[in-house]
Amino acid sequence: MDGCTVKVVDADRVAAVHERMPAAEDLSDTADVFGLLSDPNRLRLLVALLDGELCVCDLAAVTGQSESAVSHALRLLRAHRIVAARRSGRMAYYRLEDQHVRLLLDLALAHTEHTEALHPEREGTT
Amino acid sequence: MDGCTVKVVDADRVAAVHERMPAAEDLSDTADVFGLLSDPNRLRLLVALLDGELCVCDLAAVTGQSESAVSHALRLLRAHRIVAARRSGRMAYYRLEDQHVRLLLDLALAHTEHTEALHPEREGTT
DNA sequence: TGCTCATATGAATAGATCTTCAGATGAAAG
DNA sequence: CTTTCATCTGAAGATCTATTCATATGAGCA
Repeated sequence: MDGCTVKVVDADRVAAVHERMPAAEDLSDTADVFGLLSDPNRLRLLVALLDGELCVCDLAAVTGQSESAVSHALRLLRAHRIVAARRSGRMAYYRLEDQHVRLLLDLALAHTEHTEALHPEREGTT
Repeated sequence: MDGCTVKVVDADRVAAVHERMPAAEDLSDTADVFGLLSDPNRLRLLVALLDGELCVCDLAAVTGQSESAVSHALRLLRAHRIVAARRSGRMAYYRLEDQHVRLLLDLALAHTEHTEALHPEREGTT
């Protein structure tokens, strides 16, 4: 268990890296955000919201999920303040609220869009 | 299930968003990458590798995990070509190989470092 | 008032994921 | 050749996560 806790190879490097290591809280928080983006269906929802707000119904249509699944996913995203809801009558319009997540999405999607060489799986033409 | 597939509220928006929607494979791929970043311990490993290569032993020391856990995590990251290993004798030195992931890490960490009020806890009470 | 529709929620089931333990591999040292 | 050491691996168990079904809420409509 502590076998390697003692036998450190590059002590200086270890010390330096340890100092630079962000707080556990920050790491946990970051992992959390990534976790919210780690589901294809949630990703679909967020991508759909990149353009502007949409109601639950339309989100379900666009992402091909059941309304219940969408509602559950939105609840999660809402709890983490990544999306926000606007109510109008019995409709709920959701929008992407977290600009940081927007950046992550843009970056990630921009990358995967022209990185087909790494994954010679298939081409997705809509 | 198809209840909402028919009753679309904003048909134009839905059509437009649907066209912009990346291919399922791209989304799956992206979600995959985010998934790899969604674990605090894996995050620790990757952050540790931002500075340069480290052996498994030192990675375990820096991140406070068992060597076995580290090895498992590295195996996963290696399988996704996010890290790469260099062998020297019985030691294995790992480095961060995926520059895209480096970008995501930098962006994410830069954000969380000066965003302290981001602890969403829970919202719903019954 | 009672009905319908959009959304929200809870419970439950199925599937994925992490950590640990025990042992395997393969390089160096004696 | 045998031992030691760093790393790797597989299996098992505990924990999370996602989707579905059934139902609740609450706004608009007749």
